[in-house]
Amino acid sequence: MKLSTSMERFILHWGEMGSRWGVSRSVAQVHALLYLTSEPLHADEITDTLSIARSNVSMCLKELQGWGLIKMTHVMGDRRDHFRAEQDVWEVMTRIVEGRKEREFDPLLITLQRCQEEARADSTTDPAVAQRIGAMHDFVHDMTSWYDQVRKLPRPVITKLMTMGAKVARFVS
Amino acid sequence: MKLSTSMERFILHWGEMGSRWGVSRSVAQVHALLYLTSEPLHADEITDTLSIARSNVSMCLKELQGWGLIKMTHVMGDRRDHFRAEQDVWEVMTRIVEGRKEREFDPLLITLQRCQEEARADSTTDPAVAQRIGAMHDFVHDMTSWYDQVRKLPRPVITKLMTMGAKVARFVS
DNA sequence: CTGTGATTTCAGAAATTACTGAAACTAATG
DNA sequence: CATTAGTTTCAGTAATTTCTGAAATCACAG
Repeated sequence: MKLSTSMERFILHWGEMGSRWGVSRSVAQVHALLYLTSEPLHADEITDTLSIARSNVSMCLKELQGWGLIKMTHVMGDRRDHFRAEQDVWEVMTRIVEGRKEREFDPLLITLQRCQEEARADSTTDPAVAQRIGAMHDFVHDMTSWYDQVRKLPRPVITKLMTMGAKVARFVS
Repeated sequence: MKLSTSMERFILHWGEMGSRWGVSRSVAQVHALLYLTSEPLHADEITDTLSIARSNVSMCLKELQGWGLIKMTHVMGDRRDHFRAEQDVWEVMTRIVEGRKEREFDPLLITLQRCQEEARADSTTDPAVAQRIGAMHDFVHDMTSWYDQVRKLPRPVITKLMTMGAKVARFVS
């Protein structure tokens, strides 16, 4: 497939973002390409378009499926697997955030919990240190439980809250 | 300085987090150490405690100052620079989020804007592609402007909104 | 069961990123 | 102004991560 300038720019920047967001450049590029393309693509088409190794494309597709960002489909009369990305931006972001939460914050919280218990039990640890570990734990805990509540709200409600922006403050007396 | 088990665990995990969050392991470790320690430390103490090169400690301290996470202080009768981390968890997180926003989202938004204009102007780009680039742009734009508004609210208001959790939904009819 | 096309695995290569240590620099002190 | 304690720079090295390509595996049609 031939990419237009803007598609190319989008894919390249998304690739850069990816490497800052815990997926490799090529995973993010494959995702960007599939996001921009509405028709399902098969692996060889991706290989040609992005000029990366066929095997790498396989790995990327697998990882993206793990993130729930793409799904496999089949085209009538074609034996090859085809892939199609979630097209809804909100859904895309939700899954990315959800994935990062599971991969980063859940383990962080477990470690912090453990540090906290350990610090309190251990008499050689300065209570002030235990207190600071506790403060960090509580913060992360509060953040994740806030997130867990809010993400379950119906999407229109969240959208509305967002468009209200700072105006939500008026409800806090 | 001798680290207790829980301090060590905290510092090591924070280091791992760092490498996923766009700073090197050692930057994050230095930050964790200073966060846990209330007294200002000088570079040699950090070098010994974390067993990393003196020069690397210098670089880490510089970067952390760039993030606004630590500041230099001086101890009476000691010529050496000492460093003290922000102890308030909320402040720590605010600065990290703020830094990442500037480093990642602001440039992303600029690229998306450019892609969008380019895609619309260019007749070879499928309008559906332009539409998807636009959708991504709008999403990121809405997100950042929501963030810009909310972060300016007084902290107690934000705290209150967070403890309300999903209950904010009741204000949306 | 066999042959063909598609996919996955994995060891090594390449690229990227982080770290070290020696040398250069800076500034306070006597 | 020479000495000394402290800091920074930077070129080279080490570690890590990512990518490639050949080989193995899989799965379906005939």
